[in-house]
Amino acid sequence: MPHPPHSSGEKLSRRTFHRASETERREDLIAATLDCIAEFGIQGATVRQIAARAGVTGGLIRHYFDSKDQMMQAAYREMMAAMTSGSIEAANSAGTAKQRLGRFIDANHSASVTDPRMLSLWAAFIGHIRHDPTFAAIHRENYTAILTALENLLRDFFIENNRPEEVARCHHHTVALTGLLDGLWLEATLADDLFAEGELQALAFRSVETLLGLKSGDLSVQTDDTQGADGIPPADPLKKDI
Amino acid sequence: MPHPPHSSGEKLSRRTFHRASETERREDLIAATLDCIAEFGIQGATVRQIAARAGVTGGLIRHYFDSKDQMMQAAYREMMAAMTSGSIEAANSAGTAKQRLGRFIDANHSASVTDPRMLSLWAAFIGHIRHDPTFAAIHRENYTAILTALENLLRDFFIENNRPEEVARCHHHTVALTGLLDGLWLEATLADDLFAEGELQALAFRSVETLLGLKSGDLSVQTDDTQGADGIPPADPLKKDI
DNA sequence: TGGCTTATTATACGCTTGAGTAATTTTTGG
DNA sequence: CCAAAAATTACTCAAGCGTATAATAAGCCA
Repeated sequence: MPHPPHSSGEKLSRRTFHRASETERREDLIAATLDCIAEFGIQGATVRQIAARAGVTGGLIRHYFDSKDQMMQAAYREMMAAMTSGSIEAANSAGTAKQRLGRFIDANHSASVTDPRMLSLWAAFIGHIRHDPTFAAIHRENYTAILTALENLLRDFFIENNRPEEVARCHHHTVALTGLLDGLWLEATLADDLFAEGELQALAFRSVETLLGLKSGDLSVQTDDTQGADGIPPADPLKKDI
Repeated sequence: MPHPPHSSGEKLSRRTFHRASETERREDLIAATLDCIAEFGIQGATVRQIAARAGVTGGLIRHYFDSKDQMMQAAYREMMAAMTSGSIEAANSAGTAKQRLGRFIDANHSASVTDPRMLSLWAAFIGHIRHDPTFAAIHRENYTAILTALENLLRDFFIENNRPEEVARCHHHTVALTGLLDGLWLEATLADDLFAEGELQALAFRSVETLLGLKSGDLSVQTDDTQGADGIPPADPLKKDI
C-alpha cells in the first residue's frame, strides 16, 4: 500500500540531475562501489553510501542492477580484471619470452596493482567466494587464466633458452612463481612502509631468476627500451626498521 | 520504564545453563565469533548469531566484553596467534638451524594453518586493519614477529653452513621466503582442489632450497625422526587439471 | 516546439542490527 | 545453607539496511 511522497499541494524543488548513458552510469556505480569498499570496508559499502559517492540517489541503483549483490559481482569482475589484465597482456605481448617474462613481473608491481586499495578490495571479496558461487566462478576464472598465461610463457621461455628438459616441470615452476609473486604482492600492499621504493620489485626479479636457474640480472636487464633503465644495484642496501 | 519479563503468575521453565569460569566463557565466545565469521562472513557474525553459536543468550556477551568490537579484537588476536605460533615455535625449537628451518616450512602446511577457514578469517579481518588502529597493531605485531624469527633463523643457518657472506643478505632472503610461503599458503587455501595432497608442501621445500642455493632434498631429508619419513620423490608427478 | 519515454528523485516500508535496561532465576562457592 | 554472582528473559530504542513505488524532470524525436 504505497503512500504519496508528500500529502498535497506543496511544491518542493528537486535537485537537478544529468541523464547519463547506461554504460556510463553503470561504470560510475561500479567505481563508486569499489571506492566505498576500499574506503569504508564491506560494511560501509551500503547502497546509500555508494549512491552518494556516485552522486545519485539510492533508488537509481535498482534501475541498473537487479540487486545490490549483482552490482557487487560486477564490481568484483572489474576489480579482478584490473588486477590480472596487465600481467596477461604482458605474457601475450610481442618480444622474446625473456622480455615478456620481465614485463609479467613488472606488471605485478605496477602502481595500480600495488595500490593498498587493492588488498582491501581483494580481501573484502574473498569472504564472498566461499558462500556465493558467482563470486567463486569469477575468482576461479581469473586465477586459472593467469596460471595458464604464465605456464605457456614459461614453456616458451624454456624452449627459447634451449632447456627442453624443464618443459615438463613448467607447472611446478608456474605454481612456485605465482606463489612468490602473490606473496610479495601481499607484503607490498600490507606492509608497504617496511620496504623501500622498488625494493620488492628488485627482489622479485632476483628471486624469479634464482628459481628458474638464471644468472643474476638475466631478466631485469632488458635489451629493448620499453622498460626504461632500471638496473638492479648489485650491492644490497640492507633495510631493517622492524 | 522497564517492563516485567512476564506479567504475573505464570511459571515458565528456563533453560538450564552452566556457570562457566570467566576464561572458559571468554574462549567459548571467541571461538563462536570465529566460527560465525568463517561460516557466514563478517556480515553474518552478528551478536545474536554469535551468542546462539556459543549456546548462550545475547545479553551475556556484554558481561564479558565491553562491546562487540572488543570481542572481535580478541578473536583476531587468537586467530593470528594460531597462524603464527607454530612457525615461531619451530624457528625457536631445538636442533640444527637446518632442522628448524624444515620445521618452519612444515608449520606453514599444518592442517590448522592450511584450513580454508583460515583464509576466510584472515581476509575478513584485513578489512579492519586499515581503519581500526587496534587491528593494525595486532597485525603488525604478528607480522614483524614472524619476520624476525625467520631472519634470525636464516642467520643461524648461514653461519652453521659456513656461508658468512650470506648473512648480510638475510633480510632479503627473509622477505623472499616469507613471500613465497605466504603465496603458497594463499594458493593452498584458495584453490585447494587444484593441488594434490602434499604437493604444495613439497614445492615449498624445493623452492626454498633453490632460493637458498641448496641441493635438492637438503632441507626435506631430516636426520632425526621427528618428521617421519616424507621424502620428496625426485620425479615430478605432473598435475594439470585446470 | 511540444509531447512521450524513461532515467532519476524522493519517500515509504519492513526488517535487522548493536546497544541498553531491569527483573528474575539458577548455579555455585564459602 | 545462603548470599553473591552468573545467566536468562523480555523488552525498548534509534539507526541502518535493502527494497519498492509513485512523482518528477530531462532529453530525444516527431
